[in-house]
Amino acid sequence: MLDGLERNYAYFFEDDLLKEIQEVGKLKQVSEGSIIMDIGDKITNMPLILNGAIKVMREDEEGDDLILYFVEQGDTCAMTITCCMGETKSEIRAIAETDTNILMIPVQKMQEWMHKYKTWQSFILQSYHERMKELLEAIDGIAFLKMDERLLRYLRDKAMVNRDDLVKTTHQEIADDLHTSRVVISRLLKKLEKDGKIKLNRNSIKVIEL
Amino acid sequence: MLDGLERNYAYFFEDDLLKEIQEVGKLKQVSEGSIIMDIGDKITNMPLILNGAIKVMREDEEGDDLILYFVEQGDTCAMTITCCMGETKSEIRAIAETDTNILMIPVQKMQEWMHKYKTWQSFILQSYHERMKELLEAIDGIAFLKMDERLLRYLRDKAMVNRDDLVKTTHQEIADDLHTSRVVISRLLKKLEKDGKIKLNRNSIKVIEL
DNA sequence: TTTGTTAGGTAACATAAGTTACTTAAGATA
DNA sequence: TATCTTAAGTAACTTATGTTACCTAACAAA
Repeated sequence: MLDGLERNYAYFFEDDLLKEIQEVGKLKQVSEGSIIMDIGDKITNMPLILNGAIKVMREDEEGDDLILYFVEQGDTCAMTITCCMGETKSEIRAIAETDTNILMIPVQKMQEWMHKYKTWQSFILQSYHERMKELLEAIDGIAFLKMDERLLRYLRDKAMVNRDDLVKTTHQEIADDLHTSRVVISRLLKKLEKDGKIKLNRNSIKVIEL
Repeated sequence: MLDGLERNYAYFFEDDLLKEIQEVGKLKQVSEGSIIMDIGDKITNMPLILNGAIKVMREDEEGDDLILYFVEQGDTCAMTITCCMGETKSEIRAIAETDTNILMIPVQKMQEWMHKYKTWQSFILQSYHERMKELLEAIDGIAFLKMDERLLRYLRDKAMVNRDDLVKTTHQEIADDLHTSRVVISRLLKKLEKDGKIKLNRNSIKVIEL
């Protein structure tokens, strides 16, 4: 059996379903930074993340981005679930945060299994709920926090999904993810460093007190 | 048959299901402004809106609110769907925007019907997707728009769900919904009036060019 | 070593939004 | 009618964030 499938999903799905997943699922290996799914893309497959992490983004009218949340192994992208409901266009952009292995499940199967396997149905509904909660948290962050707090939270999340307290990125990339400007980020990072929350280097940031 | 059930759901559900809904659903009549469900409340029923409209809110740490979206007749609250997944606490506050009739469906039935009726399953998944899209739109508004644009959008939405271009409210109430202060709202409303988008009165606002 | 490129620091200024404080106007009530 | 309460207008000021412009440091390539 596929390693990531065993490790992340075996406790959840029954054997028959796991076997089917393995039969129809196509392994997709994506490397860090590549776009897995873009806004407006037609959704034909549902991704199960075997290992790695994915960054989910929303876009404004000018084409500038805003990060919504990270998804990790064991998760799926709830946005794809509705492809069987008539809606087939993606509302979000998914970018590989790390090198990532994904199992692609054709949407027809997904629908078939909804009726056939109770555990699959639970998984789908639960995924939906998880994503919903992540969206609510994203809203909390954007609406209720100031930029310095959002920045620190972002760095901690990023350290978490990368399993590395040394976050490899540039100020510009952070600014793009948080939908602000590089100058603002540099300013706030300096302040966070002064407060002892982080340590700045060129091309990387060490997150203290994770 | 219940009037609102016939009008809003008959085209969607088969007769057997409609009959069951009518048998187990308990009619709840709520008046404008009353809290239908609060943050942290245990969810035991799933609401089908027969007529009227509901305002869905999120709360920050200080207890201040932020509107997420309005839901209208024919809709349900997707947040309640996951009650059968182990999560039973509400993440949001639902307030009656108008006098509203709701049909309350016990969560056990909800779950039973997921397996029994395909149309119910579709309805649930579709509702989830709709709510998800509304959350994304809420994020777009909060993250990408300036307060004056959010304000105008809010007034138009409110006029829409109330089916009345004369929005009956105070500046303070608007400020509370948009998570800002009364002074800011008064200032921006004056500007919108100068631009001919609205007409201000005491306790009401007329929305031009809906 | 020289030069070019990218990342990052920082000052100075602009703007949106939040805050404080006070005023006036419209209704409600005594 | 008098006065009380609530809604709304507005000025003056603060703060967070965004913008422009320019500088320096690190590293890469010639």
